[in-house]
Amino acid sequence: MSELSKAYNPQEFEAEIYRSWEDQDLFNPDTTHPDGEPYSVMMPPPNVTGVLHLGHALENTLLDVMVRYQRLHGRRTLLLPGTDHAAVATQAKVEKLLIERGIEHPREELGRQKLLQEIRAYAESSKTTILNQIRKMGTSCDWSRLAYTFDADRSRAVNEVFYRMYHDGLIYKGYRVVNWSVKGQSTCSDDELVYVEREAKLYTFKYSAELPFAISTTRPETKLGDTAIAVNPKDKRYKKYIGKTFIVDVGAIKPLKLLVIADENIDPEFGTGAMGVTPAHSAVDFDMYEKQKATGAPIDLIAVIGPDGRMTADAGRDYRGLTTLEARQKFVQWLQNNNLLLSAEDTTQNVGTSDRFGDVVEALPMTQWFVDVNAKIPNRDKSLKELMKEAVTVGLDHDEHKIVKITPDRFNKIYFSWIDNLRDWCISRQIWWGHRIPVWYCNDCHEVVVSDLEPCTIILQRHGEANSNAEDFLNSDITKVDNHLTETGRIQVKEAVSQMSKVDAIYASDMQRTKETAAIIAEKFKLEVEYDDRLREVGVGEFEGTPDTGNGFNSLRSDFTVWHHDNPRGIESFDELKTRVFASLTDIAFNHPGKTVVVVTHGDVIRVAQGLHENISDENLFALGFPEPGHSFEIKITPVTCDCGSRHVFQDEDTLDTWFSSGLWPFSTLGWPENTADFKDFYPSSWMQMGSEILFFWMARMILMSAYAINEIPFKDVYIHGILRDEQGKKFSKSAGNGIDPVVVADKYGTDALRLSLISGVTPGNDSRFYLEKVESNRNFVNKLWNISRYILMSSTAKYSDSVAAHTAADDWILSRFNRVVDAVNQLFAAYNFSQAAELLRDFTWNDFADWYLEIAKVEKKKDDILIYILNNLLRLWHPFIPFVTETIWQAMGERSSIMISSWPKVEASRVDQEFETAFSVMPEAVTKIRNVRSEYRIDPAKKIPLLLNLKAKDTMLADNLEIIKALARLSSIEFTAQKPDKAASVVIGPIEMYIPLAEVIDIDQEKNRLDKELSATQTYVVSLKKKLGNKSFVANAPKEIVAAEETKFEEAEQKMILLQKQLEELK
RNA sequence: GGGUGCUUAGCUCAGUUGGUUAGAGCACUUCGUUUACACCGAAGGGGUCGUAGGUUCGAAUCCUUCAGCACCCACCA
Repeated sequence: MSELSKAYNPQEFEAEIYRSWEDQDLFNPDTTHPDGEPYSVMMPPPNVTGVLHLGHALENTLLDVMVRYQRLHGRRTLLLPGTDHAAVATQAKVEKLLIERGIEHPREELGRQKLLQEIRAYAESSKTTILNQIRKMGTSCDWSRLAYTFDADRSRAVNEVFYRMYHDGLIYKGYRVVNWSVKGQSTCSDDELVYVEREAKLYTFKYSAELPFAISTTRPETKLGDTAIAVNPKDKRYKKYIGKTFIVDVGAIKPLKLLVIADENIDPEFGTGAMGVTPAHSAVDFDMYEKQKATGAPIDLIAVIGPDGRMTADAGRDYRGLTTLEARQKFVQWLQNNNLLLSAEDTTQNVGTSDRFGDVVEALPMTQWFVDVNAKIPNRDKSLKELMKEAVTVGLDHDEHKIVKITPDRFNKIYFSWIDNLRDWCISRQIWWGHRIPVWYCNDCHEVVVSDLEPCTIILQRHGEANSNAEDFLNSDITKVDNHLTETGRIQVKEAVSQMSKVDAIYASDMQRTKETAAIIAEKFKLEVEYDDRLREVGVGEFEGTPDTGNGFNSLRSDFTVWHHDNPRGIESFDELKTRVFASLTDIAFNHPGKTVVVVTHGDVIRVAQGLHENISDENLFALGFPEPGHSFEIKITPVTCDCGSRHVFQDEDTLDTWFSSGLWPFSTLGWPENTADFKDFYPSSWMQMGSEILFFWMARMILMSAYAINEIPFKDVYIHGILRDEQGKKFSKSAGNGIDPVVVADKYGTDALRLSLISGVTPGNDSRFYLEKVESNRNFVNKLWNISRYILMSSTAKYSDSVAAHTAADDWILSRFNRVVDAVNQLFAAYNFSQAAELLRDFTWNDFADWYLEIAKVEKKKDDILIYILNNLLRLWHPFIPFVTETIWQAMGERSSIMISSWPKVEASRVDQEFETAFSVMPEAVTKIRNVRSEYRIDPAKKIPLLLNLKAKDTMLADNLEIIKALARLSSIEFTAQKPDKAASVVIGPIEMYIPLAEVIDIDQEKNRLDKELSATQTYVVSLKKKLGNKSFVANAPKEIVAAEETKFEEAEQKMILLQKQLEELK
C-alpha cells in the first residue's frame, strides 16, 4: 500500500478504470445481475452533433448516481445510451458550415442526396465525440445497446407508429395555418418558437372612409388579406353591423369582402374593439375562418405572404414581390395618402422566432401533416389528449400501476395547462435530415399509400477510377473488357469499403470497371456479386471511345430535349435509362427489405437513381449531380406497391418533426415493435430524467406515444431538474461567454470532483449554480478520502469482515453513527435528494470518521478491523457519486472484483443507539473546550498541560476514556479533584467541571471575561426556557415529550449557570 | 394578463409533517511542519431567516399583503 501517492491524481486512474469496466462488460445487466429485478433508464439522447456541455454532464451524473445505486442493490440495471439525430438542429448546423465553406445555397447546389450525405458524415464523426465525452463522465451505460434515433431499428418504430396512427385516423393531411420559417424553408411546431420582445408600431386605421369603424394592427401588410372584421357580440357600438358585409378596396388584387362577425374573445377595451381578421396569417384568425365555415357563413382566405417571405400576387400589383417590411411601409403610406390612418403608437410585442434558424416565423396556410390530439382513437373511445391526462392522474385505463409520477409534483400543473392548450401537432417538416414521412403517392391511380414496410438501404457506389476516367474517354460497350481500374481507383474503392459497416448484398453493373470494384467490396463482406445489365453506364452510341469532354457527347446531351425521348447518334435516351435503372433498383428493394445493399454502378445511373420514388421532373433529375469515382450516395427505397398494383410511386418529400422519433425513445430503444426480450424485461422504464425546458417537447410526447402505441406509461417516475447557472446566476451560454467545458474541468480536477460539484446544491426542479470553487472543494474532499484510505491501508493489516465487534465506547459510537448514515442516505435517495445524501456522507467521512474516530484510533490502537470495516462500507456508499476514486481505493484494498458490483451496505439497526451517541458527545465537547482554552491563552500547541476534573466527571463517559482526552487535547496528566485549584482556567460541560492550572499565563481578568461571556449567554437561555415553562398554555397544549425535553434543557442549563457563577465567585 | 419558483451568515445553499440556543461548504480572523492529508489540522468571528400582518402555547417552517428576482404560459389584434 505504501506506493499510493500522497495526493490523489485522478488522471492516473480514470481512463484505465473506465476501460476495465468496459472490458469486463460491467455495464451490461445481463453480465452483472442477470436474475435481478429489472431497473431501467433510457439516457436522454444528446444531439449527435452536440458536444457535451454542463447540462449533459449534470444529467449523466444524476443518471449514473442513481443507476450505480440501483446496481449495488443487486438490481438488473440498464442505463441505455443513445444519441438523437436532431433533425432541424443538425441540418441547420451543417448548412451553416457549408455556407462558411462557400456553398451559398446548400440545398439548391447539392441536392437532397448529396446534402444528406454531408449531414450524415458530419453526424457520424460528431457522434464519436459526444459518446466519448459521456464515457469521460464515468457513465455506466450499456454500450452494447447503444441506440440512435435515426438508425434502422428506430426508423422502423417511427414508421410503425405513423402507419398505425394514420390508419386510426389520428394523422391527417390538412390545409391550415402553420408556423413557417422563411430562412429554414420549413414549418416548425408551436413549441419550437422562441418569443422575442421587440418594438413595434400599433397602427389604427379604416379600410375605407365609408366604414363605420377602424381597426388596429401591428402588421398592416397582412391586412391586404383580411376577409372579416371581428367584434365582441356584447359590444353595443358594433352589434348592429354583425352579419353585414363591407366591400373595400385597399389595393389588393381585388376588393376585400369583409364580413362582420361576432367573437367572444374580442376585447372591446383593446384598440377600437374591432379586429381585422386575416385567416391566412394568424392561427387565431384561421380558427375563426374554420368556425365560420362550420356555421354556414364562410369567409374567404387570402394568402398575401408566400413561403419565400414575400408578398404574393394576391396582395396586389403594387405589393407583389415586396418583403413584408417594404409592403408595410407602402401600405401605411397608402393609408396616410388616403387619410385612413388614424394613429401610429409605439408598443412592444412578442414575436415568435424559429428556435434553430433564428428568423421571425410567419404564419402561413399550408398543406401539412398533423397529429389529431382530439379525435377518438378507434376502439378506445379516448383521444390522445385524454390519454396524456390519464397517464399522470388516474392512470391509463384507470390502472393505478400505469401512473407517471412527476418529481417535483408541481410540474403536474404545468403539464395539465399545456395539454389543455394543445393544438393539433404539425409533424411535417420540409428539411431533409429526418425520418421521411412513410407516405407514397401512386403515379398511376393517384391514391395515397401509407406503408410500414422496411426500406432497403441502397448504397449507390460509383466504380473507382478506371482508365476511361484517367484518360478521359467514354465507354459503354460491354465487350470492351480492357478498361480496368487504375491503381488510384483501387485505393479509392478500398477507402470506400472501409467506411461500410454492414452490407447484406452486392449488385453491380456487369462492366469491367464495376466488376472490379464490386469484387473488392465482395471480398470484405464475403458476398457473391449479383450482376444486372440494367445498371450499365448510359449507352454512348457513336461516341464510344471519344473524350467525355469537349464538343462530342456532352455538348449533344446539353440539350435535354434532343435525347430525352430519342436516340440521336445511337445514344441511349433518358427514358430508356430511367426505365431500366428504376426497374433494377425496385427489384433490388423488393428483394431486400430492411437490408443494406451496395449497388456498384456508374455516374449517370446514380444520377438517375436518385429520382426513384421522388416527385421530380426528368429535367431536374438530370440536373442532379453524381459522385466522383470511388464515392457513393445512399438512398432508401421502400418496397411499396399501390393497391392498384403499381410500383410506380413517389414518396412524400417531407420529413417528420424530430420529436416524433424522440417520443418513441423509451420503447424504440428496446427493439419495439418487435416483442424483444429487452422490451419485455425493461419496459416501462423505471426512471426518466429531464430538464424542465423540454417537459412539453419530450415528456408529453413520450407519454402520448407510449399510451397510444403500447397502452402503457413510458416510465414510472420522472425527475425534473433545473438548469445550471454560473456564480452570478446567469445561464451558461456561448453568447455570454461564460461557458465551462466539463471535459476540461474533469481533466483538471478529476471526474469525481466534477460529479460531486454538479449535483451539489441540486434539488428537484430547481436551478443550481456551478463554479470552480465548488469543484476545488470537492477535489479536496476526494483527496481527503484518498488519504483517509491511505492511512488506514498503511497502518492496518486486517482483512475485511462483515461482522466486527466493538471494544470501546468509540467503537460503539462510530458504528452507531455509520448505520444511521446508511439509513439516512437510503431515505435521501428515495426522495431523489442526491445532493443532501452526498453532503451527509461528506460530513460523516470528514468529521466523524476522519477528525474524531481516526484520531481516537491512533490512541486506542487495535482498531484495524473496524477501520477496514467502515472504510470498505463507506467506499460503497460513496461509489455512486465518485466511482473512480472509490474503485481505485477498492482495488488497492485487495478486492478482486469491481466495487461496481459489490453490494450496498445494509443498515444494522441493532448498532444504532442515539442515546449512547449523545452520551458520547461529551468526549469531543471536552476536547474542543480544552483546545479552546489553550487557544485563548496562546499555549504552545506542542506543550502538554495538566487537567483536573471534578468528582462528578467520574459518572460520565469521560472517566472511562481519559486516554483519548489526554492525547487529543495534548495533556500531560488528568486527575480528579474535589476543589478548584488556584490560578486555573475552568470549563463547564453539564455537571462536569474541568480545571486547567495555568499559573504562569493565567490572567484573572481574562478568565473572568471568558466566564462572564459564557455565563451571560447561558443566563439568557435559562431565562427564555423559564419563561416558556412558566407559560401555562405551553405546558397544557404542547406534547408531553416536548415539555419534558424543555424541562431537561432547563435543568441542564441552570446547573451550568450555577457552576459558572460559582467559578466566577471563586475568582473574586 | 395568467401561473410557478425563489428571497436564511460576505458568497453558494441545507433546514423533512410548525417544537435544537437556525446549520454546512467557501470566504474571513488567529494559531500550527504531532510520521494519512497544507488539496491539511486546531480554535474563532459572523444571521432579529425579504416586508407588514395573521393563525398558534410555540413560526425560518402554515395563511394573507406588499416588494424584489427568476422562469414558464398566453390570440390583446
